[in-house]
Amino acid sequence: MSDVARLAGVSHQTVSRVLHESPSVREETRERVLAAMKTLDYRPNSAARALVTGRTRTIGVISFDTTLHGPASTLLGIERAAHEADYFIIIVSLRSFTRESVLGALERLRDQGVDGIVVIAPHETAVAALHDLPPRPPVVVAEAGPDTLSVVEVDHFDGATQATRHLLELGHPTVWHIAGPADWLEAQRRVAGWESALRAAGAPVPPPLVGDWSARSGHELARALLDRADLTAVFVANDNMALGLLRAVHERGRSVPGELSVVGFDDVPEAAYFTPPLTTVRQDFDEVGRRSLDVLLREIEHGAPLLARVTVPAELIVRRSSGPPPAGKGR
Amino acid sequence: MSDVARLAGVSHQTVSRVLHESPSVREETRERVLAAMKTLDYRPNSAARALVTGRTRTIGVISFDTTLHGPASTLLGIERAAHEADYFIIIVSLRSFTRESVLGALERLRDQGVDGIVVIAPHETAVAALHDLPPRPPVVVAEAGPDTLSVVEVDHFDGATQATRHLLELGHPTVWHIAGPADWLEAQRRVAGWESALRAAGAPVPPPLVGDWSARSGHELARALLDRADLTAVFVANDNMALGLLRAVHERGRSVPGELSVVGFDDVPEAAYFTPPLTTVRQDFDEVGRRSLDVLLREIEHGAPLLARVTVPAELIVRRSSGPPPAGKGR
DNA sequence: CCGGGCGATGTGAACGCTAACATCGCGCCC
DNA sequence: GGGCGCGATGTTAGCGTTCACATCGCCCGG
Repeated sequence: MSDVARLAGVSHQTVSRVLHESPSVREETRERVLAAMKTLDYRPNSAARALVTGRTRTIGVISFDTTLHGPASTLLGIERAAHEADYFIIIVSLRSFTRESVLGALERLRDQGVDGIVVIAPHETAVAALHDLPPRPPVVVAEAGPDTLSVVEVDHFDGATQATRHLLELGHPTVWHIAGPADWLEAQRRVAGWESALRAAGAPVPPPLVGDWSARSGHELARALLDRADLTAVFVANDNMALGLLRAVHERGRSVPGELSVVGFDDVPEAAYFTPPLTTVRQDFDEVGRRSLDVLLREIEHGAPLLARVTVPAELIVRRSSGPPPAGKGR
Repeated sequence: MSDVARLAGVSHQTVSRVLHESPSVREETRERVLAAMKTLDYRPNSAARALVTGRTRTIGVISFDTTLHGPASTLLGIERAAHEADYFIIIVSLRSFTRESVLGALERLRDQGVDGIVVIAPHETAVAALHDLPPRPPVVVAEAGPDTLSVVEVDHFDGATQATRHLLELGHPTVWHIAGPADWLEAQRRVAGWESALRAAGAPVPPPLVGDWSARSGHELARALLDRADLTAVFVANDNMALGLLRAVHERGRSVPGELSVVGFDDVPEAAYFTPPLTTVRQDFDEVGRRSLDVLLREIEHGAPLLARVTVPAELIVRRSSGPPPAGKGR
């Protein structure tokens, strides 16, 4: 910077002013400085700036498996929004949901000096670890969190309700459910939404089966489920497990939706090409990411927790895996 | 830091020494300093450290769509390895593969002061933009790059050859190919491997169809392809397009592998649950990520480009979508 | 004609750390 | 017993910014 100043015949402060587009620099000097910067290929040193301002223009994102469609899409939404706001994203991925793991990630990010943190870890233990955090830096939670922090989440309850109601309206006497892991908050919400829709319709509530989100687990659970004679409709807590279920149904030589209706959750890009194309509930992960960053940026500016609660709607996408129950099995 | 020094009754330099585990600090003083740090909840300021050392312990990763299985897995591999080496990952995602976009990302990261960069952008234009970069910071390219930089990639050619040979050995007279976009390097390599296997076997080389990696495009291209009477085997350049193809085949009421054999590429976690379970070529993305970081770290330490070429093997995973051709159609 | 005010610029310090060198005892060897 | 070397610690400077304040013309109004 001092080199630039010397070359332009001004003080370092004036160079700084030009950098910040301060209005109180004469046009002529401004151009002289700009020219000097160019010929010297000057680049401001972000570390020096961070040192004095206390801001790094950096946001930390803590996420579990970024290979999963949901977190990956949310992350992308955050990144895009951050880019636009001229922030960088530092990503830390969790290997497990233990309290230590989550707190450790938070600590690391904090030590690195991020201006704010988004946590994508919709898990009981992880969320529990988020109570009583120090006020700085601000933390926003995407996809379910504690009520001590700002939370941006999809309306899982409503999504599950829509899915269940859709099946009920097609005439199914009831709807079975393959749920996500019990300690995942979104899995819990979906169970609750499903159950509520069932009760509202006066339909019996069968015991939910519990999977681990993988196609494999959907496949395995389906095998037990398919033995039941009264089974006509299943709401599966995500598309991957639904795929496993579809596979199992096919192996039994049963038809979807002729003999069994299936509805998933997520609307992964491939869902439309499953056999048959999957009726599912779309989550706008991208929007979750964008809104999360939005809230976080506002908290950074505001200097204090906003305790915002943003809910992103879920949307039922009807495709070909759901239809009326087989003759004689409706209600 | 000076607060800690004062409390411990030493100079700030001694505090720094304790921080760096310098051997020349008496055990007793070391403990005194450690205690002071603890009571003051002292945290070293990374910006200040970066300012004086010129190192940020930060690695930039430039990637295209981090929502895709490949890049996402590679990214995860990089992140894990970085974590282990005590580095942070800053991620920048590209919206397009234009030269400006790639160069802009590089520039941004450089200005931010990252110690090194990994580029995941196996695309002609993107790779072309990577020629003639400034030597600092070091850049490593994952999944195909120019020969002026270190490259870590899966052996696409060999993977495609294995897939094609597998089908040929089952007795198919030839193998059709649904390729990825022509300007993606990995798509090119797979075409080359497929063609080479065909020629080596003396089989005719049908014109490859070109998709865009999506299930949708696989579905569309399949419709044209399925009109051909002589079609018995298709090698599809990725699992998503293969899913679309499978869907199209099903819609025509044809059977896989009875009437048509299909082999994909990637081995996404769901491939085993497609209908039928997909024979495909597994890419170890995680390994690509790890090795990329490995090379990059070595370059950072070494201070100069290593021009390493790391090839990660591809592995054919035989499942149920491939079998012998229908009677009378073999060779 | 002079003081006030304002626009344009400069000066010095501070941010929190590390690197290089300086200092100070103390034991050891000849 | 005096110098040497070494282990333990302190001192000083500097990394590249920004911030707060100082300075300096110059125009304007009374």
